[in-house]
Amino acid sequence: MERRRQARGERRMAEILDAAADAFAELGYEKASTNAIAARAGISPGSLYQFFPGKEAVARALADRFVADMASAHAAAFGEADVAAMDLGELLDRVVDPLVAFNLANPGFKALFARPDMPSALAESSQPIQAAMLGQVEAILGARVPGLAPADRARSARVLVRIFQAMTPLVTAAPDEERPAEIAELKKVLGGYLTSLGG
Amino acid sequence: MERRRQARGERRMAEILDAAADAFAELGYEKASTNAIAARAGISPGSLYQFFPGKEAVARALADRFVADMASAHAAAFGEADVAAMDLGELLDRVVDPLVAFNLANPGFKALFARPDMPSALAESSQPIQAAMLGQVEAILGARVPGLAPADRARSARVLVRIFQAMTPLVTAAPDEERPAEIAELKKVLGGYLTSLGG
DNA sequence: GATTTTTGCGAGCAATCGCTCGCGTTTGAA
DNA sequence: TTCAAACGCGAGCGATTGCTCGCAAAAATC
Repeated sequence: MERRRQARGERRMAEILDAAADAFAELGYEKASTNAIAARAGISPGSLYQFFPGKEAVARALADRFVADMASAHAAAFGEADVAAMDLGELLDRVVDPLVAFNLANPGFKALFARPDMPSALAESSQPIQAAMLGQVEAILGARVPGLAPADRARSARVLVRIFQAMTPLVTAAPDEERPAEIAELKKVLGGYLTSLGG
Repeated sequence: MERRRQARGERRMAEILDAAADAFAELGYEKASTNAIAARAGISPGSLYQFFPGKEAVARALADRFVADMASAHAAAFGEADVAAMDLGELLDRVVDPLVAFNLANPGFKALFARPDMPSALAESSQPIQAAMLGQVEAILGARVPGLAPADRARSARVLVRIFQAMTPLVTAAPDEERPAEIAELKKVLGGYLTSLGG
């Protein structure tokens, strides 16, 4: 059911996603109404539905855009580094710092990501993000703890992503002068767990 | 503005809290409407408002009841044990196992507790729970890592509670046969962090 | 220039939300 | 036995939700 888009329309879609990120960041997912998103984008509710069939589709498209942005940030941070041989502290820096920066630069991100108890609609919308994060973490885990059985590796990846999800609000909500300390704690938690896995 | 209650009324209030716990567990905090809570309690919406001025008050009362139940469970699990001298593994067992059991026995609990991004209304409602947990963890932390500055101790307590919040859904949602493995991971995370603190 | 498709609007729909209010019944103290 | 207070009901309030629909302007296609 693809539909022919004009350049103007593509621009509108990007504006809608920007507005949605704003609204999610400020109001949270549930309270960010489609009318509110449309108002922030400077368009009418009807126009929003020309581009997205509903709020969930907006969220999913926003999640896809976040994943794309994150993937390039991740690629830039790692380049061709050897994950297996890297010092644990350096590994954590390379993974955590860009992700924290990404969260600070995209306040709407955590509304789609940092929620242990997602409503089913939101869970489906944010699934691309979850899948992307889990994949990257599993790859790192496979390189650093080769002895780990696949089921255990999957479980440990879930744990690591969960920890990051949970602590992200703590980091982003902290005042600037305390943020480094919060980031240090996050790295302690992740590092402590990785160490106990043997990585 | 206290109001004289009959025994019948007190019973109703307990029934309403039971129904609210049910509704929170099944629908989540936001989608658990006062009408839905009243229906589950077998009463009319109007009757609910005879006992609670609103949804937030119901949540707060439920939180208070959870805190009371938890406190007695905690007391039973610790008795007069020496927290400072205890083996780390035993400490984790004594803290984690009863809390996990409590979460399994009270499915509504996590709706008021396991949410990193609480709406302000909910944050206020669940504040008693947060405060109680933080207090207990800070006490343990003070006994085991006496060298920790007060600000660092407070921060570490927040981190530990956060980790527990985040991983609780992973543990409770797991099928019975995988739950022990998830609990083990939770203990690894907490233990790894405590170790890196020097405790 | 004619036609089709895309873009745009905004009043307003049905459903749901938290909550109120009028009125009847039950209860317990006097 | 009396009577004020507590309990209970449920229709329905005003507001908000996600979303629709008829219709007009703009752009792409012919």
